[in-house]
Amino acid sequence: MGRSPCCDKNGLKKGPWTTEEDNILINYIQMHGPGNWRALPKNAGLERCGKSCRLRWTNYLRPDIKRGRFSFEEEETIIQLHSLMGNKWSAIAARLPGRTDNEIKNYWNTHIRKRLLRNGIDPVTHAPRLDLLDLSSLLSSALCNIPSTLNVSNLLGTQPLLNPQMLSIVNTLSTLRRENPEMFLQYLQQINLLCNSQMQTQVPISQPNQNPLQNNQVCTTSSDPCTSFFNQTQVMQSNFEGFLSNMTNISCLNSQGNLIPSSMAENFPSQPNHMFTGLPESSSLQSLNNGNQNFGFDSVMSTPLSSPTHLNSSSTYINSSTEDERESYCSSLLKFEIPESLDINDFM
DNA sequence: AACTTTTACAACCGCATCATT
DNA sequence: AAATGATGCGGTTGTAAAAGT
Repeated sequence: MGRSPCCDKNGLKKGPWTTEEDNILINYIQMHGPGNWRALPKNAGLERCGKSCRLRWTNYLRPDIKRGRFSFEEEETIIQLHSLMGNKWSAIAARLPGRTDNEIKNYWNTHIRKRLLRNGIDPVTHAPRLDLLDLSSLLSSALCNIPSTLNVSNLLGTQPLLNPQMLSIVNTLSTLRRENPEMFLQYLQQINLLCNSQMQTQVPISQPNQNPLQNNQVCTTSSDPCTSFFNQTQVMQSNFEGFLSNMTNISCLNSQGNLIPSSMAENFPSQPNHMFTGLPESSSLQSLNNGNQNFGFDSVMSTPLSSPTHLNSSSTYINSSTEDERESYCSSLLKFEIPESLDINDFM
């Protein structure tokens, strides 16, 4: 079925509304109430499209609209609702009295979305972007004082950054270092031997600083450099699998396939993934760097402890807070699902 | 001070859905 | 049931103001 345009566009004014137009619209609606938008411009004497009038009223002129900065509570609500509903701005707006869907949408796109991205959070899924983590740093920090001959970057080589097995190994090594230093040293020796022997016999490794995200190139022929790189990747994959196999000899897998030391297996009951909240009291993410300059969590998550104070729902300082403070607080609101195998405490 | 770039947000557009005839 | 109208919604654009050079 064909649809006629909502209004005759010929001769109708567009663009920003003038104060005079606003007054005409307000006066008219005060007298007749909102609604019947198509007829409204003509009846009110406005050279505007009815749709434009409705938008101007609902998004700007309505007396119950709250203007000014979003409060911490509002921001928190938006983020939480968005994680549940997605871009259902009108539904989100319904939960925020005085705020319009348009305003929330704009605020999301210009503030919250960017902030989440800066903090390593995917604004669509609300999940931490672990692909931004530097696993090399993770492993280095876990090993801490490893022999200088063990090149962690080489070990990681071309592995995808978000490799659950590697995360498991990081956790395993961290746990071992804490629980069984003797065994930890034996591990290191094995790793070292394994790495040295395999690195000597295989093709050169990719540059440690190579951005793994750039590796996802499309290969179109079998003779291009990309293919060569891919072959190296396969070699590294076999190295890595061999490494994993060696590791597994003295480890076992938990119910979810995560690698844990056999001596500690009984301490890992089957349980759902931890819902990790970065609230100040519960996590102290800031201490991740304690005694460890390598670890790079700070680069992807701001520190909840740096927020001005714990949230006080009745506080009034909110509107005068800085963007940084909001950013800090914002990240503390987000819940991260951390793989069971990766114990954040191990990196503190 | 002048110019350029970035940011913030009001407004527009097209489509979907619901209501009415 | 089909056609049409009214309204709502979400993505996108335009532009003024602010920030940077």
